[in-house]
Amino acid sequence: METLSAAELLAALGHESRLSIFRLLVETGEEGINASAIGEKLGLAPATLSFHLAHLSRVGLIKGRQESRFIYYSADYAVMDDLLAFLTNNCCQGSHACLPKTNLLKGKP
Amino acid sequence: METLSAAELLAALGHESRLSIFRLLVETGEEGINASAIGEKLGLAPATLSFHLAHLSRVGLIKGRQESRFIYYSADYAVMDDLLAFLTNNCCQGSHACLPKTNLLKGKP
DNA sequence: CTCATATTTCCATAATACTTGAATCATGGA
DNA sequence: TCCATGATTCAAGTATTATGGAAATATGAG
Repeated sequence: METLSAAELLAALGHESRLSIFRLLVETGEEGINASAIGEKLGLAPATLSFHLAHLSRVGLIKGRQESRFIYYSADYAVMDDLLAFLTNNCCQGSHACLPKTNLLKGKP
Repeated sequence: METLSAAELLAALGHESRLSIFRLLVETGEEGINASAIGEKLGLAPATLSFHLAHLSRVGLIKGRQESRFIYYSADYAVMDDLLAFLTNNCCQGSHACLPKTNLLKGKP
């Protein structure tokens, strides 16, 4: 991932509502959750919600699956993978431990 | 770290110039690099640079150390630690592997 | 002290992002 | 078909953020 899109991803998650949306989708899992349900849970007006969902979709962090009249949104982890890899590889200095405590194991098992 | 400040951190890094500044400081290491040198490397006007340095300082991602007439800025990894931990713990679903490929080792060695 | 340099602050402007009511589109049920 | 519902788009207002010239502050050199 190049720096350019990394900043875009970070900006996409750098908003209270969008971060909440993404976390909710992560909690919800594969099946997803439809737009108005998200709006109810997070207290967002339909138009506002659509705006943020479009933003998150545009950068690839979430995806929507239409089913009947509903659109079920779910998190797309591939992009988050890339973002975490980018942050780990480019925003931490060599030996410095920027990794979460539960994943500090190094060396061959 | 609570969600609120996580969004603030992500927003702080979610700008091309600030992300470039932070990466430069990570590359530079402990000794740091003074403001005007950053400005030269990244092509930022003094006032603009100060604006972004203040933003990054405010959220705790960088710190400045005055020495003579210069202020040497360096990355403060503690906050990035927290951010990565937050993203790993809250923005990835249970068993799903959102962790960078080089740190997937699990279980006792 | 005076000057030069490093950095920030002030200020005005420009640009971008956010919000939301109303209108529109889409889908399925009666 | 007609209607109700889910969701998006449009348009317009508000708010926030970004930019950079000019002035101010700070520090050290001569």
